[in-house]
Amino acid sequence: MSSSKRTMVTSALPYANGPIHIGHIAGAYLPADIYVRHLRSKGEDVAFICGSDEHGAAITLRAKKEGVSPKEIVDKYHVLMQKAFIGLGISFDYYHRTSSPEHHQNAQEFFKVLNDKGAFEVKTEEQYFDEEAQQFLADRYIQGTCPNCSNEKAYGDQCESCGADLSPTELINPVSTLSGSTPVLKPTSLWYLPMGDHEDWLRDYIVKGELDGVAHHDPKMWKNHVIGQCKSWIDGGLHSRAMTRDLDWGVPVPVEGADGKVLYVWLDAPIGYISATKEWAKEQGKDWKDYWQDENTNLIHFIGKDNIVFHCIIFPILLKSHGAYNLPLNVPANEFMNLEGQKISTSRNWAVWVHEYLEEFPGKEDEMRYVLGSIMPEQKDSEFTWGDFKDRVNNELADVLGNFVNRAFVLTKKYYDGIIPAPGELNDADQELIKAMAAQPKKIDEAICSYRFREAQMEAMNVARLGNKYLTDQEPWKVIKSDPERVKTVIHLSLQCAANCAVMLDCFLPNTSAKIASALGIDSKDWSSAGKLILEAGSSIEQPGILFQKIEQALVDAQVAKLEASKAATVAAAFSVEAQKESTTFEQFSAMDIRVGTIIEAEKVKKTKKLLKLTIDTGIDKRTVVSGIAESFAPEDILGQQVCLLVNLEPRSIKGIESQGMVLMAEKSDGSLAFVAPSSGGVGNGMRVS
RNA sequence: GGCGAGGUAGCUCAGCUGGUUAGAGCGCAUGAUUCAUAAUCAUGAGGUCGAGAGUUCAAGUCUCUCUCUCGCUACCA
Repeated sequence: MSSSKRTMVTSALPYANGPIHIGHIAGAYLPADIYVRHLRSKGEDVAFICGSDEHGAAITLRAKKEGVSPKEIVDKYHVLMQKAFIGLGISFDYYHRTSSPEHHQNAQEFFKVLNDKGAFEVKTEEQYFDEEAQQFLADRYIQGTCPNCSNEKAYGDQCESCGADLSPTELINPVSTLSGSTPVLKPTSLWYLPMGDHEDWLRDYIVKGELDGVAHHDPKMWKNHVIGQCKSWIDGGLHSRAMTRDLDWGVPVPVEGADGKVLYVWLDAPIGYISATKEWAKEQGKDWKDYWQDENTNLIHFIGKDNIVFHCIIFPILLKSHGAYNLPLNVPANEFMNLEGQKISTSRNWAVWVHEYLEEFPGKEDEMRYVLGSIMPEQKDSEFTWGDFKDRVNNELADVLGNFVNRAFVLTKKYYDGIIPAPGELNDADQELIKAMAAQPKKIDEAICSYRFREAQMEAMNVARLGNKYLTDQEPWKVIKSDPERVKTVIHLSLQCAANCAVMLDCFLPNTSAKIASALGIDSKDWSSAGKLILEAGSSIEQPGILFQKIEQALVDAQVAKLEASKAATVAAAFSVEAQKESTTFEQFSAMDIRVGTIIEAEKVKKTKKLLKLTIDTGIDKRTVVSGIAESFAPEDILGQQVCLLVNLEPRSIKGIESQGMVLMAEKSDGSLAFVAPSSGGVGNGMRVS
């Protein structure tokens, strides 16, 4: 490992089609911010870079749907996201955006170098083109009939009914899901990155931490799930991936004859880190190359677990193919954070949005930082609840830290009129406190440098615990009556302890640390003072006031209610009643024979997620029906359930089982299913439904 | 389906290359205390370490089977 003191830190570029929520913060931004603030306070040279990721098909699709331009969408979210980061004190040196001209130019230059070096394979393929939407179609945007099982809703890459892997050209009667028109085949060129050629060195890089036979990093410093995921990919064989797309929104491919093509967002986005660094360096009068190309600079990517493959495999391939760049020293990816028992979801509006939090909890930025810092999903998925938020703020921040600082300041004011008293001779208890404080910086520093931020924050909070214990043990409010001289030492050291809280908590709670530091007249951003006696006797201090207000239970209830309400509203808004189908005739309807039946056996079809094999007593016979309801019902729960059944549907073989009929189900807005069955008793098997 | 990561006290989580009575914070109980935001300090009660089998003198820690959760699954960012 390098002993350099220069570090390049990036946080995942957030995709500009939605606001930032607390899961994003806990995953990729807060840990990076803590890390960076800590390095800065140690006086190290560090660049902290991020920006909005503004390209890709998802944004163009959304723009089309909302009838606005892609630019309007990304402009809106770029501003919203940037404000959210600033509000929570995420201290990027530069927050850029990939739609900027500087980035376009930089990404094109990068692509050209790779292209000139022969890093890509150019292939011409026939691809489906939607003439109405005037664009080539990704596999998922094509639906058609599966050649295997005749399912009419198979996608271009896979049939979800029979599980067959497909390519779009295999579909019968392909239809564009964008416009509903029939796409036509047109030849197009694609620049592929032949990732398979890179497997050998990548394996050494990931597993042994070696690059070109030389030690690059200690793989033990990488997280288990990161290495596991990468090994899984490499061992499974890396396949070529197209690095260009036929779209009109993105960075144009800078090669002649590539009109109408843009760079794949996952090629374009990580280069955004470099573009942003260039802009920052230009403003600062620095050389950006020092941060990306000097081999003594450490490159660290903070991301969520969904981005592992891109930062550990694809981007390193690009960087190494280019030749001039460093590869990541570590990619400390976090897992996911859940919210009140459910996955955070932008589309279901199940999230705590940072911009809303900042409005509703003004001045409580550190509270959220602390709570998220306590429950960051470092090793496994974690869980945020508002009740826990309240508990941690009230019982830890307010009671332990806030109250300790308040005790020390109030006592100083009461006994010494706000002047720091000079200490007398130190006894054993004093020495112990000093020793204990001196031991903390090393623990915190080691934890942060090993990406164990929860532990680091806990150790920093322990400084306040030391102070509480010291005060309680020394009882200055009693000693003042018998030995006033002794109290000077006790108060002096208590204030020293408060000063140390400010220094050691600075990277976690920057606002709070600044308040304490300013009241004491010190600089909380100087790590070299951590663990030492910082204050000088004789100087006067100000009262910082109450650092943390308690959170009321009513606020917790209100937030939970708000979540439920916004989710319900979103689900309701997302549910649109389908238009009525074309008229049918009575004869056609009469041709369908629908009967009441009872499920008498049910078992899961092996190797499937959705299918249950049901045996149904139809009154006519006992027959087998395969039904895709396993995600909504457990087999044992539906025995004896009455159902309506289309009995004269042509039998069809599903997963090798002949299904003789179809159970009628209603689909709810959340995708779960409900049986359609007689609502009153006395309806027996075999009775007709008409 | 395949692969990867998880399933440890009421809650949120630590437990490195297997080794004395499995840890922390919060919550809970009891006691002490009042300078302080009814705050603090001390002590204590809580765990068949997802289930089962195996290797070993010894397993939360290794192997196998099963089960639950999350992620990835190759032009859906």
